[in-house]
Amino acid sequence: MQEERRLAVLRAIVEDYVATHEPVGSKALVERHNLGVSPATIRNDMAALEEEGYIAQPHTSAGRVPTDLGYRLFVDRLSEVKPLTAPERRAIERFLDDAVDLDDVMARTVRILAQVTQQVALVQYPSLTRSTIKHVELVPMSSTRIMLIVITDTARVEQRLIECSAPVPETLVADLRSRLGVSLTGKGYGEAAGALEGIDESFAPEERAIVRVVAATLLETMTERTDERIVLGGTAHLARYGQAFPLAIQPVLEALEEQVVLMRLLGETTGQAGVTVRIGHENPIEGLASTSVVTARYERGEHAVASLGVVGPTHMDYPGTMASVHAVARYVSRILDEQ
Amino acid sequence: MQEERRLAVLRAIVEDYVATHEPVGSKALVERHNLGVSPATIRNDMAALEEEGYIAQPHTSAGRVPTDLGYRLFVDRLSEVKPLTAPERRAIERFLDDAVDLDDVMARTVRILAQVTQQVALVQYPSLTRSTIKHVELVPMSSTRIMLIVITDTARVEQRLIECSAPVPETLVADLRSRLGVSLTGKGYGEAAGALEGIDESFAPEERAIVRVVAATLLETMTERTDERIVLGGTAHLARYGQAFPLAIQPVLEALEEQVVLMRLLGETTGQAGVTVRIGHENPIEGLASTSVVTARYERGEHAVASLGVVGPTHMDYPGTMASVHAVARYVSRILDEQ
DNA sequence: ACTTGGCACTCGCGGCTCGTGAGTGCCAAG
DNA sequence: CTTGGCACTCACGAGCCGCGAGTGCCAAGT
Repeated sequence: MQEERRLAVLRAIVEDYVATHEPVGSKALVERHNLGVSPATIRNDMAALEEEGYIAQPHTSAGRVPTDLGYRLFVDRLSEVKPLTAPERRAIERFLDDAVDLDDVMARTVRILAQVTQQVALVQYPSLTRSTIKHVELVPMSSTRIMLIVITDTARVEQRLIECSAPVPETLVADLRSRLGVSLTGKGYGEAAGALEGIDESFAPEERAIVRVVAATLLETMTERTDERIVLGGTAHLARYGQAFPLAIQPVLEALEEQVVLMRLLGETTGQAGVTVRIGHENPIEGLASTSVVTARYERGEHAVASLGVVGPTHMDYPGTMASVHAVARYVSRILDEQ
Repeated sequence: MQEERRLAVLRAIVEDYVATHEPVGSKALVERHNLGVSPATIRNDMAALEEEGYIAQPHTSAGRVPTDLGYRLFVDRLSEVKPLTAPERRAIERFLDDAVDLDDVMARTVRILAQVTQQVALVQYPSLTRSTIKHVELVPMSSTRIMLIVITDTARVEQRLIECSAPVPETLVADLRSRLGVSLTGKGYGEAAGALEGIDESFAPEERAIVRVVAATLLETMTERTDERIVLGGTAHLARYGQAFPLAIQPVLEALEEQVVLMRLLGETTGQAGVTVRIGHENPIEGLASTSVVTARYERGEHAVASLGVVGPTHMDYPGTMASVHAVARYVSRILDEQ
């Protein structure tokens, strides 16, 4: 009984604090929520909750504020799903449906996500390593430069300029282009490595160096830096919490400028279908210790291809944010399926 | 004489204010700069400068602060070029030289520019309308979808997904591809429109609809939204001025999220070779009224292709910033020439 | 015609005190 | 286990004040 009420108290504290951004006291609590007991009782519960580490008081004789642990419990056990309103759903749907290509889908996604959640939004491009190759193209830019272009089933287009030490004959480019097309089209990343294995041996010795460079670039394209494409938006929302709050925006902005950091934020989304929430210190990046990250995977067909999410202050509206992130991820999946 | 000294006083005020970010008084001025006159004299000059609108005092009995007009005069007539240090030049050069493709050049440019100037950096992709077409590629994605890819001499790669109402036969795609290749390769934007004129007439009647869609998409690709590609970086520097300063960062961040706004900022760079500075209210975007924008064009060969620049508080180090922006623009031009 | 020292005046800022009130912890009674 | 009562704590804001940087003006000097 008393255990149950304690959780209700915690929930009430989180809700009130998220709404007002001010420490909440026992009296205000009984007034706003009909808990059916007196402030004194609540005080006892609060003392217990504080003992357990779920809430804390900024200073003696102030109300209580949820700790990271408190938010965690709230998210895990206390929050109820807060479905989006119909107009919100429609707005998301319409906005995303107008996208003309993948870049546009990503740009629009980050925009709508930031707008709906009123927070900083992150959207990761579909991972190349989880896509299959649709087309490979080689275009000579000059006698010693070749542009390599890879198109995937997720409509992603990767380009890479290759610098060769010696002039490359047109015929070799054409030859290589068709060879690559045949052996790579329809292959996933894992298979690509195998398909390229030893491809240089079927060329004349003097051509092999070039072939090898192209093959290496191709593989490289599909791994390192390309998976790092993440779009960012809504940073202005950070400033809304203005000064005052323990959320110093400078370190956050700095962290968000590092692709590597963004990768870690989105990359560690757990495999499970739902929405992942990392609260305050739970997330691995220093400088984001007073922020929470809410992420979800999106898919093409049945394969998870990448993640998206938002970054906000720990005192965010978790149910609402989680619902929004989830919804947007689902719509993006749908858009990708259509293409 | 006195006119000359007045300008010296204005210069001193600007320099001191930029350095300390605090209103500067007559006494401090004579101490730091050897003007050879007494504070009282300086006060007279200051009164005159204030009368003319070059400086202002935040409140009675405070030092003076330069106005936008004051900065303007400083930039136009008083500032001396402050060349970059050798290590700075080397750092820029090395960092940019490592770029592997156009995306990388742009990303690295924005990064180094933000780092060197300690401000928000903007870099515009080479304008398509000022580039020439190197290659056109059509790739069937499904029976009714075609991916259109355009590669320019500036190594820019544009993609566009085309949705057709009816299935498109492979042969038509191949045919169209080669036709487009022949008629567009080497053409600039202005010529492209002419070259595509009436291209549909040489196809079978039932194919013309598709051909027309592709041609239209191609032209569209080279105009509207594609010119809008602008990379942004260093927003964390905004937070450095922290609260306190008249620079409220929220409106600035908001403005910087709008591609259209960024376009206007960079787009109105004057045609002249040097560096353009727009100070405070001079720049057309509300919300950026207390910021200055320093931009420069960069080139490929002899043609200006796009602009880059930085956004910072009006009390920035103009000589240093202008030198950095100029230098980076020149290095980018050089990199593009090499490709 | 400028420059300069003197001088009175202004006024933002930081430090100080102090009252208020929200909020707590504890306790004894229900 | 709950509840009303009660004493206690402390952050916060208002009000006050003295300091000092900085100004404008003026009369004397060059």
